[in-house]
Amino acid sequence: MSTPHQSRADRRRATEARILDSARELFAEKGFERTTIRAVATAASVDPALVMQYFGSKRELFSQAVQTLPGPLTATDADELVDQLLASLGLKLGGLPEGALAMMRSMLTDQAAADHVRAALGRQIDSVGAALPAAEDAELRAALVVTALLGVTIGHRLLGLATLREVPADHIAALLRPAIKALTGPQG
Amino acid sequence: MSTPHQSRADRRRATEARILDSARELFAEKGFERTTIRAVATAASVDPALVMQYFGSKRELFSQAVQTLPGPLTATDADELVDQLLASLGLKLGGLPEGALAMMRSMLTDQAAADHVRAALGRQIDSVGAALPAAEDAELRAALVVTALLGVTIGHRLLGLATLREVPADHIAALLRPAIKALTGPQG
DNA sequence: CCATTCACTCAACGCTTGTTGACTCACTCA
DNA sequence: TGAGTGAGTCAACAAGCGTTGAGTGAATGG
Repeated sequence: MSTPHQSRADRRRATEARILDSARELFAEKGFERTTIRAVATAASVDPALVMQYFGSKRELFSQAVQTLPGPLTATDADELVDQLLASLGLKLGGLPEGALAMMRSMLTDQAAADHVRAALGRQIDSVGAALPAAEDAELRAALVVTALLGVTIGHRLLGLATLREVPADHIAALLRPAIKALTGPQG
Repeated sequence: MSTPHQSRADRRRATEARILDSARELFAEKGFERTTIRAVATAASVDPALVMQYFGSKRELFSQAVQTLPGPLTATDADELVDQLLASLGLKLGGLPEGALAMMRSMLTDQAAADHVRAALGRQIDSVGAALPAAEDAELRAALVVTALLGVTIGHRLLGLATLREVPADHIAALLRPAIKALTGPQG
């Protein structure tokens, strides 16, 4: 009753997308290990074997369903930097995509996810450090800024702390801004 | 050749402690789900069935091996507060006990661990919020401080970011202090 | 219209897991 | 010394997992 005439290729693409959506949602909610292919298949109204046929393995399904964390930044001055940072960790403007949450959810218990997140954070630390005034501790300060924001995002989106969930993201960003500036160095 | 004469009760206590140590270590390294009773038993040079006999279930073993995160704080002024916070999340003076790391490792993928961490963080947020000057956003500011430090600890101890691992904890604490003060409010 | 392709299902495999009950044997103690 | 307790082992179960190969039936294309 919904789609009156669909070609075979269209149906194929649609089911594949349905599987990916279900996978992303379950991976974000339960993490890699606790998400079963059978559960993904059920959520997508499909046989488990089809998931294997399309994606080859659970690992490959994870890779395709999940997105990496935001990459390096392009800001050059401190104010712009803070904005980009807050946005990239989902503390402004709508939050992180579900695929990034799925990756983060698994980062403490899955080797591959940990490597991925470590690399992404490393790139972000490097670009923040490069944008900082040439202090001695530029890279360390950058790492503290990035991990501190990571912690706020975890508390907010993955742990669902009540205190943070009730507050609009812009308000959180506004409170964080002076703290980040204090972290990036006395000079500004 | 090591312990020449040990009573039955002594041996029993020793094996139980050996099992708990192995469990704590493995839970901290791999998390609840990926740690198997068989692996704990092997690491403790013991049969898996003995672990069950002593602790009843994997969940109960986890509860007994793991320690909760540090509880509420007792500081009344801002300077003391910052010190206690940094210490309680392992950023000063030797770091968190392994049992707390085990709990944190599982907090994103295990319901019970998540509940435990949420509760501990909530208590900590409350006590920080109470110690803050009576600003409107006291509780929110407290939550941001606590989760930011949580993030630094995760990056440092659970993800093992190189930039943070190479630096002494006191140095990290020194850099974080002004940022925390900026977060807790303009008035200090 | 018929042979072919291909999305999709079914049933089963091999493995690992938590968990259990029966067993062995060294130590305790009367 | 000899009965009994209790620490520790062994072998197995049932359930759940990722994964596989054979099968089905409708859309396709000549």
